[in-house]
Amino acid sequence: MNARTNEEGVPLLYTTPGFATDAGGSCPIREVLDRVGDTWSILVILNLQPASMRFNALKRTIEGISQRMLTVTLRSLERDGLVSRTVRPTTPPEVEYALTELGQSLAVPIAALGAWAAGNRDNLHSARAAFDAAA
Amino acid sequence: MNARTNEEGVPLLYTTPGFATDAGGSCPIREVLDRVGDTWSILVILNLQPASMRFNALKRTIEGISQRMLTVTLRSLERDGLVSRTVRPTTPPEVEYALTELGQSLAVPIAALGAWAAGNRDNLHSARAAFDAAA
DNA sequence: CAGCATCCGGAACGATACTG
DNA sequence: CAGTATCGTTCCGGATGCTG
Repeated sequence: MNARTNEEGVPLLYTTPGFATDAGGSCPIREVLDRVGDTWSILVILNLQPASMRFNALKRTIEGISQRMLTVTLRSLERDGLVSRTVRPTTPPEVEYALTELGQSLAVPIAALGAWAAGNRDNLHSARAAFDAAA
Repeated sequence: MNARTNEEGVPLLYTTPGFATDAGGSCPIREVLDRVGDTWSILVILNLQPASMRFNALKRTIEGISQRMLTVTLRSLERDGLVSRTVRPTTPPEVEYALTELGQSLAVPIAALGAWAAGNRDNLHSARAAFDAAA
């Protein structure tokens, strides 16, 4: 079971027993997923893809997100260079969030995933129904 | 992840009017992420993409995963029709896991995400270092 | 408007022990 | 080999209240 390569020589090796930490030497997939694989990051990225947005606009768009989680998610994305944060010192303050170039590049595969999701959710539903019926 | 599922595991639907949604108003992205966005699902899918695998082979490949989580993750993927489970009643028993066609189709965008991860983790690291240095 | 601080309930997850 | 069962902990994430 060692077919652990793909076309780009992407190392599919998972060499981190210290799963909880992202200290050096861990699986890149795992690393990125730990950062971006949470509930809200992908939705934020997708919503920022067409245009930059301010905090509350974002909050209104992503229904179900709490203020706290939006803040936390945006900080995390900003920290990783995926989102930029621009403050205009007006009163009241205006804070604009936008995807960086890195964020835009990530939005491409994310959007592909989104397209799959939109196109296959019926399949997921019926598969689940069948499985639950069998069980 | 974790997200508002009732006891039947049916995800409550959120609408994200910000980007492409269908008539139903539910967010397909959110739905798929709730199923596949957990820590291990994507790694399992990626590892099953080149070839089917048996339980312990999978466990050895995905370092850091506990037996429990591998079981739970595989059940979840099987339930959603992404992974098939084949038991050969030998002694000791052999259980082979493989991606279904649906799983293979999902593996495509997932692999794209993985490629991005592998190609950009240095960017993430340096961005994070810069952010932390500034803070 | 755009946050941050605090509390805290529950889900997620790891460790361990046991089974067919 | 391929699980199941149980326990204990961690920590995600919502709710609430306060700031500039």
